[in-house]
Amino acid sequence: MPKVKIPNNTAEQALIKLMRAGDRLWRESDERFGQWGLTDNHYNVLRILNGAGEPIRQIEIGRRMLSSRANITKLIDLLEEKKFVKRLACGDRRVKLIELSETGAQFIESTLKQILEAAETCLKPLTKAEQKVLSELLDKLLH
Amino acid sequence: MPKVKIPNNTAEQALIKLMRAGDRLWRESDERFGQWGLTDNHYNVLRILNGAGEPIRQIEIGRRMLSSRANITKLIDLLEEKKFVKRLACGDRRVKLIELSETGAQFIESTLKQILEAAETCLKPLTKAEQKVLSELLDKLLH
DNA sequence: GGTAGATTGTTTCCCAGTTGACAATTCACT
DNA sequence: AGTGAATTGTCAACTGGGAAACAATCTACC
Repeated sequence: MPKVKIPNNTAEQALIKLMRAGDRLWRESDERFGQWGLTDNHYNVLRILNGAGEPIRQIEIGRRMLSSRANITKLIDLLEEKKFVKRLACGDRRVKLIELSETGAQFIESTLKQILEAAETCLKPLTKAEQKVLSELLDKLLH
Repeated sequence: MPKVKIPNNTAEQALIKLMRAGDRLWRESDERFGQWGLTDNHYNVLRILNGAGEPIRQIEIGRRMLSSRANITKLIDLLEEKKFVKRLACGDRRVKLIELSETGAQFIESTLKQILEAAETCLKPLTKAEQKVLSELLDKLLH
């Protein structure tokens, strides 16, 4: 079988591992959120809203999670159905502001402990110091 | 709007950044491979075959890239259509061994420079030393 | 004011990937 | 030998997400 000689390349190896790690973490995360009938991305929306502290427009949510307008519509549809979120009218009538509901906040609160523990478990192979280093490197990477 | 107080958590923050970085890199990579009508995952198959140096079974490819049997079938279908790859019979008649063709090897060879440069560009915000550190941390994480 | 162009959310259609069922085959155990 | 369980690849149906077209609205500029 033909075989191409591939030179060792630090950048590409780091890249592959990064993609592989990301892939695995997304899968695990989605599987975890499945128990509530949600996706990791649904939860992301909730956390973004909670972080914002005030209603924000859909397109802004999309910007913060690198997701298309169309997809945000769908994510919000489900979250609204679950009463985690409300669509509010707004001065600009093209825009709908998304508000975290009391139910949504309760969901975040009641699941937070489990979510954080899962994160700890995922990163358990690294010490706290190593996690910090990783965080900083990724900050640089995401500029 | 209700708001839940979220304690700072090193592990969760590293986790989020890791997933975000991975997500972005997959998108960029898929976009890059689009120019050849491929997905990043199609290319992964080629590289796995090239790395193996001998024909391997589909399920083994799936294991190495964390992908389902069904998906491998589809990936191979396209690669076979492009003549990058051949399905070989095998002693065990359930199994089909996948062989990298001459055309496939040529494809890897002719695109290699561009692929490696793209990797360099992606990781440009980090120095070589930092890339190594990142690599090692990810190794630990993926145990 | 009126009109051309930009923005926002939605809808429709498409694509990559998963799950589960299936057929063919092989293995284990009697 | 023969039967039940496991393995491998494939197919059909489903899911999450993206791109493009669309309608409603707003903004800029005349």
